[in-house]
Amino acid sequence: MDMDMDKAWRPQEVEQRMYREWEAAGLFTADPKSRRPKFSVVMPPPNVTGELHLGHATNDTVQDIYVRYKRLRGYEVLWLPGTDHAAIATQNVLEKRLAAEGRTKEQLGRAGFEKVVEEWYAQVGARIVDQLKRLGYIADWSRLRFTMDDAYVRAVREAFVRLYDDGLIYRGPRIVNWCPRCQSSISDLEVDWREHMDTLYYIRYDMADGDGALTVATVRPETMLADTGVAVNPDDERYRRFVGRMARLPIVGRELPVVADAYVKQDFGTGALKVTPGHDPNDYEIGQRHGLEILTCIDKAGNIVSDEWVPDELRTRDAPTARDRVVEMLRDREHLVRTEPYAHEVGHCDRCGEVIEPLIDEQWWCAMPELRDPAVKVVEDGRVEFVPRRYTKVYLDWMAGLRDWNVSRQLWLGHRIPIYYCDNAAGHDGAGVHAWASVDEPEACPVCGKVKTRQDPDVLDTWFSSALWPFATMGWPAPSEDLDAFFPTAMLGTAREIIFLWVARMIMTSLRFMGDIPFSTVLINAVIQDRHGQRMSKSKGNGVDPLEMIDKYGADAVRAWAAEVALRGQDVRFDEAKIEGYKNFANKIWNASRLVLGAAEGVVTRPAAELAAAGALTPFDRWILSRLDALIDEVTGALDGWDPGTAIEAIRRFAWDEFADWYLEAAKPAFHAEDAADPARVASSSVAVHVVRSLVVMLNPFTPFISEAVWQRLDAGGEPLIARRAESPWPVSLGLRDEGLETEMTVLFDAVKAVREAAGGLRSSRRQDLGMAVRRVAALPGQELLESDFGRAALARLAGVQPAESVDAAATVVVSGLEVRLSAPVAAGEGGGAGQTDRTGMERQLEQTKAKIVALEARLANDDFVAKARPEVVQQARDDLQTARDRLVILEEAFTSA
RNA sequence: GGUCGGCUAGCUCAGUUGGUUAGAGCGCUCGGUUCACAUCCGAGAGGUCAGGGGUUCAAGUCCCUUGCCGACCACCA
Repeated sequence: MDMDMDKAWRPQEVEQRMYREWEAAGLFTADPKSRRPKFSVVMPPPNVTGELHLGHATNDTVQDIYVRYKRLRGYEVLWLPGTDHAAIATQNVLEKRLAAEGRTKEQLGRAGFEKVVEEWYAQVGARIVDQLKRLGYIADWSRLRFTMDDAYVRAVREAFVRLYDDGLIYRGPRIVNWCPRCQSSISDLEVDWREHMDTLYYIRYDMADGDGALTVATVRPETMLADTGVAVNPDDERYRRFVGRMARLPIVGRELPVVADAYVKQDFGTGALKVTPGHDPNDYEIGQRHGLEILTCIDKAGNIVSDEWVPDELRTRDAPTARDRVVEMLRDREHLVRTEPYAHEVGHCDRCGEVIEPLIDEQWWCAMPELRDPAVKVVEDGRVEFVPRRYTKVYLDWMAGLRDWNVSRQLWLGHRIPIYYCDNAAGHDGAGVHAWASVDEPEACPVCGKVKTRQDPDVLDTWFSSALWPFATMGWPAPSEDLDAFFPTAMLGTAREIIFLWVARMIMTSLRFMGDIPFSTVLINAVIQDRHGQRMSKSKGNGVDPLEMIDKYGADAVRAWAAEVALRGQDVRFDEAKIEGYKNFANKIWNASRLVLGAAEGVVTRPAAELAAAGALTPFDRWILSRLDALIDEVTGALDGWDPGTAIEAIRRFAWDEFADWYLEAAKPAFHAEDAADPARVASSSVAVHVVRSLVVMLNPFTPFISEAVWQRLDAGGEPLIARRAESPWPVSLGLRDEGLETEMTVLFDAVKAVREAAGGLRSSRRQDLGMAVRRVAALPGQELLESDFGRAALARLAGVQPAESVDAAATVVVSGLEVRLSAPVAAGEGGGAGQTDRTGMERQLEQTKAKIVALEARLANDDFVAKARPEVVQQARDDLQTARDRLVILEEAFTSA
């Protein structure tokens, strides 16, 4: 064994070297030909817009934990990594960078911009991969994918063409969310709603026949230029006489029909609504219902354009705004009735923050019902499960209200839409134009044979390509070994804000193209917030770089923290102290291992089960093996139940509180036996090695570096734990669980603590002079061990006092029906003696015991309790009362005699 | 507006089907130079479980309600 172990575990010096060794040994590469059961995960591709933050780290760590766990349990594992081109987001980032240099993408031109993009992808993509490696992830880098890889681009085209040919993708004019800055449409999901304080304007529309007038309320008076109707509620008595007549639009003079539509709320504003189908989604729908004309008065730059009224090209948002001009004109003509302040939500582009202009535009749409229905069913049927469970409802509710998906974007960056037109006519899919979808670059028009063709200028929504991630990364649409072996995947770890943008769409496309679910479990990670409860984000500048934490505490510590918090189901405030705690824990493991390895040096260890069967073990040995069995069950159960937080906490508690603090302390005399063949040394070091071995295997998914470092020293073969493929190294319960023994040991430990406390006022050198005698005063369960010679000796040693047959009590403690007496110190004096500290301790014991008796007596005096509670609960209360009374008797006796 | 989540020790959080005296880590106080570890060891203080009401022999846990905080969804101009 390698005894060259520093006193402290220094992750910074070791982790990167270890990782490079694993990678060089090709340990992460999945084998589709393997006969082992398969476990596969696709890594959510991070956007290539910047570095990763702690949110990614927690999410990906959970995946690595499961990938490692399954691998240790004998599965052939594929964890497929990759990155996403993130069309609109990346284009925004790059445009901002260019702007900072005083340049624009237009100056560079398409080709020049593309070069900038490629450099960016190469540079940032590499940095992201480096971060992932620093975290110790055993992703299969040989299969690294990027959504702009040639093969992936082809898969995206294939998917589009199939949907188009099946009639699910169509082009048409509809009202869209237009971002005037990005110069692109965006989907409903990419609209970020923010509260604005605006003004609500009340405007009088006179009736065309001169008989009366309607007053409408609006926050966007400038859109009145494109009004094509006025709507009122059909049940509204006030306006009944106006319905079917014509109103006259102020300023412009156009006549507008007054229609009755249930959408209109009678109690909002005046109960009359100006209808602008060209610039408001709701008005658009009202217009559709009543056959209203659609007019446009705002162009794609956000400027007012109107046939009737053309102010000098004015952006609607800049001062003096078109809105102000319109209001001014209304006021001049005495059509402005009044104004009032008004708070409401306004849509912004979630990438650049610009206010969204709803307007009518030709776009590509993906019809949802046919894709949605099967995707609803697999979740309802439980074939796809969300963890935490409550997200099932979130998913289903959203799916129920799905509208067609706008999949086209007017960007420079992204997957070009694989639609081609022959040159017979201009325009899109209109009359006389041949349009078709094609995976390959077409040589000629399939209809008329014209050779000259051109491709649609639009690109696809980023999420259209991400939607194919689970299978397009494995080679789809071509058949592949990977698809056969690793699809569908087992689980998806992701963030809750992309359940709709991404998760739902993967389920839909997967069912459509693969005929199967993409994954069976969706793990929704907690959102990582800063100390003040603000979500970490790049724009807020409150993000924490995982590398900074790794540099300070090591990747193991960051990972263990992530495991603890990621799947709690609750958002977490970042608490650096927790990471530091796990760094200390890694050090604890390191040092416990040093002790155990030192003890086992030169010892021919034997299997723990064999020693147990041979009766060669002390109660301490049997106790820790019993606890280990319990731990294995707990950790395995927690991991299988998607609760890594419970698993890592259980390991930590066992390793620190039970194994290190009690077992190793108790085993030290055996460890220190000179003779390597000493039976006690052989037994205890065999048990300790067994425990350490089990621990580091269970720790491997969480803290792989410290785990492998210790494993190397346990296993001279030098093969990394994760490379163990012949048999599963995951520990199994030895069947040595003995809860009776655990109870007895608890009594012993309580006694040790009590004696330590009673002798607490003494310096340790004095404590060694104290004599200690144990006397039985009542028979209670669990005290047998403590009464035995072994128990007395163990108690004396762990408490640091001398065993004796009997002593004159200077201090007495009571534990489970046993009275433990401590003699007066040889020279009681300065600093107080045992008697002094004992009194306060005993007073506290007395108080607590009396309180407990009172409470239990009251409980048992309640007839309802005795009659209605479950019998075992009542019996328990009776037992407890008896115990407390026995204890009180002893305590009072000791107290008066002390 | 709708839906969902949260409110437990100074801080960050656990708390399974209701059942002894509600836990952990960090922080705090006191005490520790023994050969695994001061990144440590031992002991301790600290909570009317957001407020109110109800169900029950018994409520942090179940129900109602109020108040904050947060997330998501949403077509009220």
